[in-house]
Amino acid sequence: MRVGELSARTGVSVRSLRYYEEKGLLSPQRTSAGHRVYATADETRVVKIQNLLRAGFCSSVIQELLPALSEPNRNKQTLASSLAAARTRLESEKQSIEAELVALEQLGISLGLAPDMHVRSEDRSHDPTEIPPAVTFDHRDRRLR
DNA sequence: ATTCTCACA
DNA sequence: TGTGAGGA
Repeated sequence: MRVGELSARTGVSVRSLRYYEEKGLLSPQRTSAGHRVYATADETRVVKIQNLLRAGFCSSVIQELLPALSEPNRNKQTLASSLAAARTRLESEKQSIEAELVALEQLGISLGLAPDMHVRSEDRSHDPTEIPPAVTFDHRDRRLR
């Protein structure tokens, strides 16, 4: 099958499928015209890639984990250590985030504001035309921009 | 109609 | 990762 079909069958964008190849996660064959040809096995492979991506693994680690994921019995040890490492990393990030929350609370208190009771901002019921400041959040480095 | 590569107000 | 250009 070609990229369009694989995309339809996995729900992953064509853009992402080509990106996965660029990162060495997929190695489809090519037609004489240069069009990518995927094996039916790539369908399950893409699902695995997505699961790993959602767990926060980078493409290089995923590349190492994919083969082990095929035979989870034989590589149970490798997978276990990888998951443990991922858990440690996430716990570390969690600590950083909590530190930021503390700093944020302190900042608010120093400014004479009551401790933020979290999630809100839907208080613009007064002026529907009022557009909220376009503050974005970068999930990569977790920084407000 | 699909896919390909390249590049980015 | 999206999007559009220019070509096959």
